Amino acid sequence: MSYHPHLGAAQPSFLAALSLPDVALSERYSSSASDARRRADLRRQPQVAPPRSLTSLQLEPGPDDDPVVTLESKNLWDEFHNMGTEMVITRSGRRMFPPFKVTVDGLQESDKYIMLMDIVAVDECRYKFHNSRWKVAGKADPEMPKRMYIHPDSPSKGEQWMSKPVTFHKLKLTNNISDKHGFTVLNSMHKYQPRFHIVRANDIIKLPYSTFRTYVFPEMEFIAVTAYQNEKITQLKIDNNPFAKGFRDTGNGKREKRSKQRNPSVLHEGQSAAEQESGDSDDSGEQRSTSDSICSPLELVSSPLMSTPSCFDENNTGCDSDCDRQSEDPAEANGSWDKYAPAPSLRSEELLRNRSALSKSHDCQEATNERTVFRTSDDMYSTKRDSSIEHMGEILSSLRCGRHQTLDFSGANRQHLLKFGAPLLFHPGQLTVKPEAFPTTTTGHRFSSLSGVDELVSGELTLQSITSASPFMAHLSQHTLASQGIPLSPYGGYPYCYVAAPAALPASSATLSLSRNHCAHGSRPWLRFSPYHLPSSATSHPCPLTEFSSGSSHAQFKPDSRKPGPVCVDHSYEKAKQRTAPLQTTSKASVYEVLRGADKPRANNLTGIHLGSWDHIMSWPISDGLVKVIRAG
Amino acid sequence: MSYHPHLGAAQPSFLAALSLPDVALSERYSSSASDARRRADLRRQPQVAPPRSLTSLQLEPGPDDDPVVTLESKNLWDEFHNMGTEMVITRSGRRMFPPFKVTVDGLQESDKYIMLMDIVAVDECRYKFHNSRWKVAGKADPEMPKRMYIHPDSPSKGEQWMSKPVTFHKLKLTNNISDKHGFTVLNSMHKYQPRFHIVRANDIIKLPYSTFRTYVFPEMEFIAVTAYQNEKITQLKIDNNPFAKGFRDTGNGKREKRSKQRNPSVLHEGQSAAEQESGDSDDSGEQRSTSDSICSPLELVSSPLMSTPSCFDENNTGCDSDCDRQSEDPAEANGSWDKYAPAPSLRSEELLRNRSALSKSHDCQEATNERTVFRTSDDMYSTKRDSSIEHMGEILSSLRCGRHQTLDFSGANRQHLLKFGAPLLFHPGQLTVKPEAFPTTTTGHRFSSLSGVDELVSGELTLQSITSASPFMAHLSQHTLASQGIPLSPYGGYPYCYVAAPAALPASSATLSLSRNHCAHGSRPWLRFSPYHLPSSATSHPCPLTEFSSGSSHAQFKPDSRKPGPVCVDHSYEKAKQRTAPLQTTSKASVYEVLRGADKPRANNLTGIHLGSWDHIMSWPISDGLVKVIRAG
DNA sequence: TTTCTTGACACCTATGTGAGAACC
DNA sequence: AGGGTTCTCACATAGGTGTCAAGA
Repeated sequence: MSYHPHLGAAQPSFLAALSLPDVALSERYSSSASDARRRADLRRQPQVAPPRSLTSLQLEPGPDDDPVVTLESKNLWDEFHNMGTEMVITRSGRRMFPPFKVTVDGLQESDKYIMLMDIVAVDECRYKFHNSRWKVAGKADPEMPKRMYIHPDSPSKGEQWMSKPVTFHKLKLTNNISDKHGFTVLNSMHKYQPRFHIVRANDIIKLPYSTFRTYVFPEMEFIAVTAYQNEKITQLKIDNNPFAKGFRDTGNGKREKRSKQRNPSVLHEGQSAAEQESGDSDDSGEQRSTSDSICSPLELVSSPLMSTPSCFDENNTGCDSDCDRQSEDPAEANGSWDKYAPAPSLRSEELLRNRSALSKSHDCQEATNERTVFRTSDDMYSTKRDSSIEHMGEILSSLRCGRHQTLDFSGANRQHLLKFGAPLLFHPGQLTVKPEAFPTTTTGHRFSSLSGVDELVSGELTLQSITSASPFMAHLSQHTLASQGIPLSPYGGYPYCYVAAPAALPASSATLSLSRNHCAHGSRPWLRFSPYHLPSSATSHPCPLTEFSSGSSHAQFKPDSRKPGPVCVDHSYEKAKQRTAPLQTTSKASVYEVLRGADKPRANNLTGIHLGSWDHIMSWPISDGLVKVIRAG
Repeated sequence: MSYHPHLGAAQPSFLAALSLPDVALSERYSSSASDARRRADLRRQPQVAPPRSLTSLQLEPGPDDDPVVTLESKNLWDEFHNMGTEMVITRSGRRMFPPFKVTVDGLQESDKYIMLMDIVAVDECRYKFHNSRWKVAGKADPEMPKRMYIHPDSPSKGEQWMSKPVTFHKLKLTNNISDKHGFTVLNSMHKYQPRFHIVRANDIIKLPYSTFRTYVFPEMEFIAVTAYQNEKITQLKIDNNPFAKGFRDTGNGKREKRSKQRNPSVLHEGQSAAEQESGDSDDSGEQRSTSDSICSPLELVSSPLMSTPSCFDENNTGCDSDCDRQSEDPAEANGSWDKYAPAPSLRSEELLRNRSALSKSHDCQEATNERTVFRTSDDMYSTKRDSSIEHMGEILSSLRCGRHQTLDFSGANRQHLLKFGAPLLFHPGQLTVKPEAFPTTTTGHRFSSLSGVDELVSGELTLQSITSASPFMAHLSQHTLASQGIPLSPYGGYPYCYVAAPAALPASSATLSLSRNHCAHGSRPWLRFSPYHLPSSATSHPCPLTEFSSGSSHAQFKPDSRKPGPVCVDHSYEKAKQRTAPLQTTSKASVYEVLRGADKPRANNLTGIHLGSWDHIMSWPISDGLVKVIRAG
């Protein structure tokens, strides 16, 4: 499958593209078969326009590009998806199969790009495989710190990315919380969605300044397992993974247990071979089962939709404690996700609309000015769940309608929402250190490694809208680096920090709370938006923050009033609330967005929030397609 | 073994270091045992001072560095060397064993470096293994185009290079002339010397502008074979190479043929494992059998010594046609190279001094102004050897004494000396294309692939001194790239060219002849010296050449007379002499060096000749330690 | 009990070895 | 006939698979 945004150079607005006919929605719930596919189709609509006429930033080199991303082996992915893809996670790390491989086109040949991927939770549910079906089995476990995996070839020129498939076979999945390889840590029996990001930048250090174009292929959704649950999935893996050839039914007595001869599908051989270099071209693009047809993936500036905490089992909507009361008809059960598509009910429809809200950001314009306030406290390492989180799904769906909510984030759920561990792993040479390019006076200091004793300081998030914050918290890592024994960063350690951040930037204001470990005094953090989807008259302001110190400081950044830029940032810092780790510092920044100009609805289409300092880089995309942005009065 | 140049920051001259006491020379030939080792010791003297007080170039970023290079597994290398190392070359490419692995220290941590290696012919001889000894078996076959292998991690920061051993296991040896992988093509039954180069540069595109620091470990000398000749070498490989474990005498009946139990030496296990990433750290530095003692390798700006065409068998000195008339005493023959060390005779001494001339560049200061003229003609693809080359060794040794010689290069020997194929293979992202940095108007055009039908146009080399030119002609390649199926260059093909160039720049003048294939019209080549060892008052002139076209053009570059720079370049082009390939173009440039200032002797210490254009980069180091530079009258 | 996790294991892919036969 | 080359082969390493029994 491939998606071409079809972004005309002077296309004034893409709200039209964002508008999905309501009939599509209603159609969703009227059918019983292949509902997951339909959901995917829904999400294949382009959501936000890529950057066009940037007036001030000059972050995008060269002329505009027009990326087209095509998933390789789409047929195989579909085959898995149709019966509910499972991915094994092991302590030592396991590859994905089918491998995450895409072809990219439409880039600027001479511009450099960074390719990334991450895997975000689809919902807040824990699943179980019962009676050949996947069913919700309760609320999600505390989420692991998410990592953004940078393709080892990054940055490379567009022509190089386009010359061969972009594969991520180096990314491994694990359930080992204390993994030191930089693998992606997932929770078993939870549902996940891989995402692909394209960033036009010639240096990884510039990632925070840059726009993320995110592509989501719904057929890549999977449930992480420690052992296969669905025997059909097992067979499909065996039939297609060359490394599992030893388990194929060759007639010589082996694997007699596996009875049903599955449709062999297109064998996936010759593509999972040993790729030894940073380049990831293994199968050299032959025998691609891609389809560049109408199956367009969802291009996002963010795919946080995937983590909207709504559970997709047919009878449980809110992941309440009675998650097990689903109908258990064992007849001809095959575990297909199509089979447990939600029945057309009002409540599930609401959740689904929430889930696919990025396709329908405009359908909640009746939102009020009521506010939702998330509160956090310091005891985030409690593993008990606060009951307030039980209503998460409800809250989030209600957000769409502008209901006023106040949440007290405590215990695991707070961690779930707020923790943001971020090993920054670079390949040697990938990071060009240019101190002069950053508003910092301290360079090259060392970070402690990622340890269990971390600090998250409470912060206040004043939001008009929010989803689960965790999937937006992506950390950058490159797995291969650690496995090579290469120092994990030019600084010799894992720089990381915690961020409590709104998933989306409201129209008027939001508060970002961040806690940084081991940030050197004198190191200035910075914060920036990527308002590429603001009206063309919009201005983006890189935010020079005041000196960051263990003491408190305050700075304001106001947009140039002569320009019609909509972004205003107010940063305030407060001293670290220290717990166990010394010298821990917390920075709290309030972020305001001030709308200007005529095209206010689209002005909310911020594409990302970027926050960083010399020490660390963070960037997470947002999409008001996912999150209903409600403008304050 | 390791070598530390011990370069004081203000050391005025290193000619003192170049001076070897004559007693060392005479001592050489008075002993019978371990002569090869002594030769190595001789060559371990530092030859040329690294760049110190550069006044004009600013090619070296940051403060001075002080590289120390240590060969890993020196004990193993010695063990092989003592019985005459053989390296198997196969059509599909074969690794070296022991692997080429060094540790580097003394770099500037924050500066970027490029690490390279190449393998140059040691002499002009073909060898045969007869009666358990290696003997000269005639003149060398036509030499293959040499390639400079860029370490895949290049460029990386000094701290990264120093953090782990630098290995070159991706380099493979082959005898396949039409190899498309970028492997190093060697001639079977010929003797070779690997070299290691450190270049301080943050981009491969800057290689031609940069200084090469070359390190030669004489114990790495080897003879290329298609099948092992010396059974002891075979056993040593089996005993130490983990991949050959299957042939070890495990007592269970296998390998009963191999009788003599060799001394097992230090097993080399755990280091030849599958390294899958660009990083080359496999054995993580444990169990290094290195010795940082007095065994210092030869640090060169060039190691062309290694290819001085003198044959080192005891009875044959000049590789004449009667090469087989050596004494064949089979008594206790073990194939050790020590055993065929030259007897202390005047003639062999002369050759040896020639061979180790870089250690004794000053010992020929009685040189006259007589000139040696090499002539070339167009029929370079003849495989017959011209008799004029028979006197090569004699000529070269006589050069040291200033004898006047005129050679007609024809047939294979001309090719041997002049051919210079150069695939430029870069890892993606390794090459940062900065067109504005180069005096070219044509960028990014395509090159044809390396084919057998190539053209070398005659040129005239007016030299006061010369050695075999071929080892100086190094081409840049990165083997892994091609094996990955990655486009071989950002331009999609093999850029290459042929160069007929003097190995060293004479004091007064020399003529560079080069032939370029597929150079676009309008692409301007450039030519440059690295006169780092000129007096500190010297000036280097990047040479803006005139527009290069298929027609003839002429340009002159004169040094700024106001500056005391010694370099003057006169470039003249002439139209290509086409043979089979169309659009072939020849550029012939005359290079003059004009001495200025007071410190004339050292002014000849040019470190390298760099020639390139937008299309291609070439760089080969020179050393007047190797080549006696005789100033014209 | 039930469900999930863990680790040893056989069996693959992919590649690096020298042996030895075939070939020239 | 003999020296050198080329190819296939068995046997290594390294690591990616699911299986299965045992454990939690």
